Amino acid sequence: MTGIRDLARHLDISIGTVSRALNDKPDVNQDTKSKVLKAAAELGYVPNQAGRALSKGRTNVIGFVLQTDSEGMMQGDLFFIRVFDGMQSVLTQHGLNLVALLSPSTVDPETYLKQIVARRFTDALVLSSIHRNDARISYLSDQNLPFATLGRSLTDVGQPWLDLDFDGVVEDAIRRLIAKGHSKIALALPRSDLNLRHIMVESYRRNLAKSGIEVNEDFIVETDAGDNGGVTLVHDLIELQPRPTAVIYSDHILPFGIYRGLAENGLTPGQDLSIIGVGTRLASLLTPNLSHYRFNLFDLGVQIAEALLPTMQDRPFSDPNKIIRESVPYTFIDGDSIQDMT
Amino acid sequence: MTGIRDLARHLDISIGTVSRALNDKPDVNQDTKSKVLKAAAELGYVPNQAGRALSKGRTNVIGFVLQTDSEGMMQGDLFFIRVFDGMQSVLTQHGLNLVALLSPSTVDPETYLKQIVARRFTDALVLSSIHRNDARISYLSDQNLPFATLGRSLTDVGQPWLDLDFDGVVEDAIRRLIAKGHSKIALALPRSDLNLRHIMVESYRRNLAKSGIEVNEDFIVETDAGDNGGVTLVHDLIELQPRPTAVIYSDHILPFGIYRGLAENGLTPGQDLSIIGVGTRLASLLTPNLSHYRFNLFDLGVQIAEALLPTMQDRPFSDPNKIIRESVPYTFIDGDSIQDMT
DNA sequence: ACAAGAATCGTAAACGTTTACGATTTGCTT
DNA sequence: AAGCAAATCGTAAACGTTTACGATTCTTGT
Repeated sequence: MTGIRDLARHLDISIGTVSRALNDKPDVNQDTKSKVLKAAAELGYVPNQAGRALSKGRTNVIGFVLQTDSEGMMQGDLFFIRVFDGMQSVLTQHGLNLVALLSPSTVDPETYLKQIVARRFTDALVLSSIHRNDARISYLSDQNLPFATLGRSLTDVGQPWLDLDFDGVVEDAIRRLIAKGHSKIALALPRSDLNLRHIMVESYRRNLAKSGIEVNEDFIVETDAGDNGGVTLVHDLIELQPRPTAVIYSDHILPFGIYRGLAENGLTPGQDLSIIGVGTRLASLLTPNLSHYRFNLFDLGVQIAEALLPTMQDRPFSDPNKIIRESVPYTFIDGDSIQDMT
Repeated sequence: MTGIRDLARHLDISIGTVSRALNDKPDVNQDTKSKVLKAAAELGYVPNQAGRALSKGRTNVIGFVLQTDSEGMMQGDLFFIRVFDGMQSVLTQHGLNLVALLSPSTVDPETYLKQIVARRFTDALVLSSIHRNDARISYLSDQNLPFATLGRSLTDVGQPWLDLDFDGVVEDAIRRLIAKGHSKIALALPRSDLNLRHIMVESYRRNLAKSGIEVNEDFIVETDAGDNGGVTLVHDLIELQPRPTAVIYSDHILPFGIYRGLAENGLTPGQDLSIIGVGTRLASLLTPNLSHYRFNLFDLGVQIAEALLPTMQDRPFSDPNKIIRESVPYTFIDGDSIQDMT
């Protein structure tokens, strides 16, 4: 409630000096500087957000734009908190505040984004759930609002972006499966236009070809977004001719459905179908143990924030469009859901 | 980028009239009103957030304060999105914007909250993860910042609050278990000072007593926050003398660990240990089917927002401190994780 | 045609902060 | 002691919007 004028009156100095003292400007006496800081702490003065934003033209607020799919679900619901925390850990050190934004399910995500931008509500944005042709990217570029994306797109404009190395995951998974004698390897991905999906499909094709295995288009299957997507997936897989002996997945919930679907058919994970993909902490609750890749999501948040910062200081992003997909560390957790075929 | 002065110049009328037209004030001609709206749409004018906030003294921003536990986990990580969406669906109709706030793990949640409040960043707050003695409540009350809480506390000050009826869930669960012949019923709750925990414990004691069953203190067990909390829980339970035949839980991840823990000991869910509690969509992926209560979280969001709104218009909350815990609907999903003992 | 009231609009102050500019004081050099 | 630069501070404008107030025009009843 106490404003800067209260503070100035209380100290019997001018408003301008108080402001300069608080912002640690050079042309103010050290004595008064500390006196002001002391009084500010005592009176519990905190600068008013709106006043400061209007004067400086910057809000010190960064928006983390979350996206839900058509069913109101979010792929990254369990990811989100960690990434947010990582981002915030670096942003707070620069006096910036992070907020999560979620477009209402009743409103088109694009118009929601435009509202945010036009109101100048944030100094910068971080976009998630990047689509293959993501119109938001060129839009933000036109509005010259600093932003970064968690994921790349065909419409990239040189903004800093960061991707989890799902490409590498597929490559490594295929290598592991082949080493265990698998050749009939399916790829199960949720139906969507996320660029991640395309990246994984391409990696799948490329790495199978590299190993001299012909791609069976039937082995690339779309899974339902629903919770028993895994169950129906299993039903689909076991009807294929020939029947795949392994499946690579990306949705961290899916394996639970797969396990269930296998059980319903009297099959056991690993033995009758090898399963490998990217998971979260939930994965360690499956029996038999699920083989999966786990990313350091806090680190993802840290890195995207650090990539975003320079673009906010009118310094261009140091290394524009640098491919940094390998930079987020992940570990492979070797479970029993992959079986040796030999 | 276009401001209200651009708009005024373009239409050759005064700034004041433009503002009044946009805000649909009565003392402006219908013709000019529509002319202004048209031009605003064409030029893509959206009022600047900071300017408006400074002038009106209100930001039109509502903050949803999320809390993580000591491990950086959030009990409601899967809940969050739905609740957020529900809140936003009603708030947008009143021109209000919802943002999610998460205190950095490096910063004390209380000081983080004080920053938010003192900066007048939001018009109102919704608090979650309410503790038994939650200091934030009296603090917000002192700052007379409108707020509501998802959960009640001993320190309530008459703010609107809403609780999921975990009390009723425990009551119903005990009734069902007793009807199936159970009498050695355990209660497994995560270690925390959330008020929810106390409510469930009290309900547990009360309803067991009502049924003439003596409370065995050993049956109230604390679970680890970690992911294999369920596994260790099982190890704890099967060593008890006498050994409980059923367990009531609240953490939606826990059953996965319980199932695994039972499997490790050659036991099967339902048959050797009946399991019932509150779950999310994940629950339907367990085999055998998990008996659980599922809440309508979107509705929870809608209701808390509707309760918050009147307090923001200087109208006091219509029915202060009204107990509305029964108002969020939930359904019981009957699975095979409860077995008949008779 | 005239006065009174209603309708409509322009003017300017206000919100809380930052910052360019100029004024005053201080300290140093000779 | 005079002069100059550096240090320190006060003044006032500016950010973009809202709104109280007053001024002007329009309508209406006589």
